[in-house]
Amino acid sequence: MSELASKYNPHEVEDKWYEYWERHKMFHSVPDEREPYCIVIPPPNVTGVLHMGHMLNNTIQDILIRRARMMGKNALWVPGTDHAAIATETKVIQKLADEGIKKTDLTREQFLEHAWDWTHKHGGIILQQLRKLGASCDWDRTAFTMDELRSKSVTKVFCDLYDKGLIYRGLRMVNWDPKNKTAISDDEVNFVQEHSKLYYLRYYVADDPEGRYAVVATTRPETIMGDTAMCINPKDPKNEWLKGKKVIVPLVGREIPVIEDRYVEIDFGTGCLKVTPAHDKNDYMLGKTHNLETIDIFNEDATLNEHGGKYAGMDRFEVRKQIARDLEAAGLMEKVEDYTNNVGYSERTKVAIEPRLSLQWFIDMRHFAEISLGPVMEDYIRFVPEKYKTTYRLWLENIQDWCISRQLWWGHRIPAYYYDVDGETRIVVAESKEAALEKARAESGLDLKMDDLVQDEGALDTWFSSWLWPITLFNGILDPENEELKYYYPTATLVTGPDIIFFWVARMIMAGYEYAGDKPFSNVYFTGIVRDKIGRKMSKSLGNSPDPLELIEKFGADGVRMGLMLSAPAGNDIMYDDALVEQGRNFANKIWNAFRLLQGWTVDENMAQPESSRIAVEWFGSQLHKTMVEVEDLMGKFRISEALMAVYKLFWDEFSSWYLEVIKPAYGSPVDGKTFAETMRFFEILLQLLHPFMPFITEELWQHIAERKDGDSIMKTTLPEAGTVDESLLARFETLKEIVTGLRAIRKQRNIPNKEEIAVEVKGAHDSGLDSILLKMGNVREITPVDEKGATSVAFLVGPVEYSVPLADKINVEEELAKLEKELKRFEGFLAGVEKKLSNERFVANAPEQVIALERKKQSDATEKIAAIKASIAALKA
RNA sequence: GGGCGAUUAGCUCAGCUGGUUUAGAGCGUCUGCCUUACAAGCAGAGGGUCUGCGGUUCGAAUCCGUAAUCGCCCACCA
Repeated sequence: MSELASKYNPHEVEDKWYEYWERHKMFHSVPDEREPYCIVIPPPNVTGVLHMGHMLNNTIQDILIRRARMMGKNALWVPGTDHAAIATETKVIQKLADEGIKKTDLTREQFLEHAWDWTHKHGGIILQQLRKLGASCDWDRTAFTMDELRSKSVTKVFCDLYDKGLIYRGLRMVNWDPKNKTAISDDEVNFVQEHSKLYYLRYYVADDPEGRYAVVATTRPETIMGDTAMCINPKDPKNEWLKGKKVIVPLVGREIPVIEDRYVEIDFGTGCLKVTPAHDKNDYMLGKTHNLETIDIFNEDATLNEHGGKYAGMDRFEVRKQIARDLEAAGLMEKVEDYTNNVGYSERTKVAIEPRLSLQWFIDMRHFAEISLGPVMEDYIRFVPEKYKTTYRLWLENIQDWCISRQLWWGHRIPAYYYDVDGETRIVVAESKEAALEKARAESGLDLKMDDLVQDEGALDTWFSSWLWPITLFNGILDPENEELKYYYPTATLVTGPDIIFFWVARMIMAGYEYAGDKPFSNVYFTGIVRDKIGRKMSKSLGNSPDPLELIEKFGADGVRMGLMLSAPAGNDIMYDDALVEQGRNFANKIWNAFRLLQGWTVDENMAQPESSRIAVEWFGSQLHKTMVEVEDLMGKFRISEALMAVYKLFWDEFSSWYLEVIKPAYGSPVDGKTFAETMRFFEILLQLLHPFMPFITEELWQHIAERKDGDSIMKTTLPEAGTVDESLLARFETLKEIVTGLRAIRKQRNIPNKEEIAVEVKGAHDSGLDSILLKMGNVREITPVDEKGATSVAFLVGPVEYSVPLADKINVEEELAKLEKELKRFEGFLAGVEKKLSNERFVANAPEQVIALERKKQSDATEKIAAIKASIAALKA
């Protein structure tokens, strides 16, 4: 074999193996007799690019999938993308604007053509990027939330829910996004605290001979044109005089009534509230109970309409400034104060939302809330971390109807059709226009034509297709009885961020029960947010987000995966730091070099196995099995970073630093066949354990350690069952390590070169069974039992046993004494604590026997140690 | 305003139903080493009165109460 570089170079292997896995369809799954393990990807936006959040999320999914695969399960990870209605439409509009094209100049068909072009051009880039990360998705199953199958399913579900009476159309105050001119759901609104102004306006009382006026505090003076009442609290004495009066809207001059409602806070502002039913949720409610007129003063883009009078055509924020000046000039402004309030912004377009009254489609959520709460609370669907159960429950208990219509073109068009009968609009909902026509004819008894039907212009909320994702990926809506659905559904685990627990997770659970009769997944693993190392969210504007592909380029995919996982406990945010990824890269290098060591050895099949190697093999076997059990346990609890750390330490500390050092033959000497075979077996299992975390380097090395055929892969191997663990041997070896470490410390302090052999004297019950290893690891000439250590020896304690190295003249008595005194003090303090406990009658009476026995053991051990230290001190002083 | 979570070594975190030789890990720090697998390394060392205060208990990082600080979610008083 050719000489291997001393540094691992990921570039040479990563693309090669990914291509190999894909070529051999190793990620492909079809139903068979094995137990399935399925994950559906949270579909990223079709035109999106990979960011650190995706990296974390998909690394976790890949780890779970690869591990399941190696546990003998039929693992399937289904990839796909989301059409992301608003996000994509916004991008397309922006792109068209850059080309000088306005959306309003295009027909729906023309616009959609542009949108599809854009989708085809940018779509799937992110899926290519996932390959770089090593994601083992079954690409043959790649889906899109707006492909034919998914679209038909969405339409069918809409019709079904409409028929069940769970979908309705109604006039409601919705959150209006004036940029994209669409309604959005409550969940898509983010409130941001802002420094604004509170304007105090004068509303003169109509027909009042004394010219009195009321003062109203508002943050939105631009909406006065829509005022249709002023409201006071009936119990407010200071505004008592206004009862039954009419007041005049400033500048506008219109008379409006003073109404009374306990909704108004007496202590806020002046206790007078202007009521604008068309432009505020609470005002709308007041308008309804008091039968007020509703005056909508805004256009769809939040400029003022004809009701705006002289301000018509101006933007709402411009009007606010102008109207403030005009009020001031007209002497109608009492005062202006600084004020901090919360303003709702559209999550997608970042413009202030405008409450707007409009006809929208809704889902009645009460039914869905009922069917989806229990399974989570009873852990039939397990949330990790568990705290999100509460979040979930509270949301369901206060659930609002879901506004599912959007005034967009990019999306699933609402399958509702309108036709007129005697000037009255009727609605028919059906899966196709043909079916709608038939229905309409039947319902109306009229001989309607195709052209008499007009389809709703709106599209559906993106989540209306995503909530079906685990079902539609297996065609479970159109063909509910199919084998794939029965086999893969419910899926095993969903990995996603807590930010979409309501948008997506909750709704998938609802749809799952409604349309597949069972939960969509058994576990939900909520990842944290990837932050920079000082805790800030990663964002484009801050420029603190590294480009994932550059990271992979620099550190290798394995290194990046490992770096992310090292610090990612479930549900906790992760503080990303290049240092972590460097650690990952370094680990890959460590594995690489361990392999270089092994492949450099010559093997002598006739050579007898040294005693030290025999013990080391036995010990490491136990250590390996113990870690395998631990990893299994941790993975079951989704404590992935801890599982990785366990394997990391197993490889680096136990295998490399101890095991390999023990069995390593002297330079130029061969290794015996038996030890070599065992070692290669260990190495292979280590690679298998590591593979889910670091797929590339483990494949590369696995291919090297034996003859492999085309099509073989570590991916296809099954992780062996953990064997027995000899705890007593593990404990004895730990003691041995302490002795070796003690000797190394003495070498360091006394400047004794590692090459120089030393003699060791032992006082006490030394376990000589592992001496062969002790001699080798400590470079010890001989181990001699003694009754007392020599006066010029330097000693240390391991448990109650004293080890000493005779140093003749190399000893500094002063230093030695100081060290011993310090040690003595420590143990005396310790003993005092133990004895205090033991002399406490209540402790002895109440504590369990085991605990007392342990304390007694501590007592005797400490006493022995103290005696040994005192003897040493005495010897030194003599 | 309502709720949830956190506070343990310089940093990031374990520490599960109180008792595991007077609190552990990884990284970083310090010291010494280019020892033919690896300086992306090896060896060794130092580092914490477990946020404060009270309580329960024979015994508290662990349970209870309280305060402070930080973070998140929900609500949205003009």
